Amino acid sequence: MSPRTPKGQTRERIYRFVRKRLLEGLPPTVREVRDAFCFKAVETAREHLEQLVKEGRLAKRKGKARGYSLPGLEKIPVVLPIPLLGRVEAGDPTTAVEDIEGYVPVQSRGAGDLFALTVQGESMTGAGIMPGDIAIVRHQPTADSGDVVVALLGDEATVKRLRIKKNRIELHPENPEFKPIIPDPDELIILGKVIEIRRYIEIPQV
Amino acid sequence: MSPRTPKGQTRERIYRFVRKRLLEGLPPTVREVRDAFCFKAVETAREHLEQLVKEGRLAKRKGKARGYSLPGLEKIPVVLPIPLLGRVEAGDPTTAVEDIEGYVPVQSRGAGDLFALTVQGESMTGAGIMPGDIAIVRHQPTADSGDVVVALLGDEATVKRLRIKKNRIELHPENPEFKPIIPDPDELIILGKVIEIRRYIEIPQV
DNA sequence: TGACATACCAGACAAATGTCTGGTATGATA
DNA sequence: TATCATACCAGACATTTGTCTGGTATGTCA
Repeated sequence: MSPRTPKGQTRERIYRFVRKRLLEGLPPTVREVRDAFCFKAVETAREHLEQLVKEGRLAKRKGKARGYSLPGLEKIPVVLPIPLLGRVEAGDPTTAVEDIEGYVPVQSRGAGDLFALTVQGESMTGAGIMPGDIAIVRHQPTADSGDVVVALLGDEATVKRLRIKKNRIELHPENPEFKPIIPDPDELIILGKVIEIRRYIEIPQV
Repeated sequence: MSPRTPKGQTRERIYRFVRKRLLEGLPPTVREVRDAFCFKAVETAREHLEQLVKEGRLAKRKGKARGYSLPGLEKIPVVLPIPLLGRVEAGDPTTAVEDIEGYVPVQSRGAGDLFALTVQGESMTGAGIMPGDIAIVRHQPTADSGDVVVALLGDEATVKRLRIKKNRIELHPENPEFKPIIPDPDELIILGKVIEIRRYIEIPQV
């Protein structure tokens, strides 16, 4: 028999082990816990796990393989990685697979294709959208007046506020130094609506 | 036998199902896939899964329960839910468990305690931080001059830019209508550094 | 001291799950 | 038309995994 450890100490380490595995997306089996802690008996691991469930620190699906989970985590919506596009070209932006610069985790709202792009220029600083910010965009061909949209003007993607007037469509910057753009309706392509803005102030690693 | 679906169509849906489950943290079993798609035979589900593995769209651990996974998911950093605090009180903000309004998924940077709070007021609009924005904060007792910090002034938490001068510390708003605050050093508590700003434009998160 | 809880172990059983073998029906293609 | 691949099914079998029963040793506490 292995030397006994102080009271709740091993349990704490087991909790952290399980939690780590769960966040990595691979719930451990009882036997994997046994091995990770060099127990000789499966039951030893299971007792610890059941105790953690009793304490409310873990949840479980009885009888199911890899059935332990984090309680309360189910309240958190699904997080999906969406592509951060480097260059947005004409046509369907989601097809420009070549130019994926990375992935941004976004809470899925069940709503359509999402993509992300880095804001360039200072034309929207009045709306709190600064150069370098990451815009989360839902891909859609139209939008309502007042929405902040990503539009394609010629070869360039730009972030502006959409204003639909009686006989024309306007793209409004929010910065007194810039003037509204009144594009030829035939040339205007709306790529999508900006639904979220992010600014990473301290560079994330990777 | 169920009516046959066009060529790769069901497979595509299965891929998305498995992907969703994996991102939720609970890899599905072969039988769960069978049930989700109303197949009569386990083997039907398994054939699709194995095909997806052959195509390189899924990875698997042979013979293991819930053994399918996303290849290349290692590249995506772990996403941790961090608490969105409604009210920040004196002392350790992370201990104010009562006031958790929700959770925000954030890419783990391995670095310390994170929490989130909703920005109030217009004092930082010049830095692109608008009222209603969500600030992701790393809990730390000090910060460098120039950092945007969350500081506790009396009972209220405020977001400002920190300026460390020769003989005093200043909290600078970034809005010409507000004046810098020069707090009594003994009364100033820095709760942490703002490392990310988010603005949910369309749907408020849960 | 005795009663009790904790930490651990051994081995068996049962349920969940992965894998296999052999089949049918349908569409595409040479 | 014959051939082949695909999509599906039925049932059995093997492995993984959860669960149980009963046990030993050590510490705590009345």
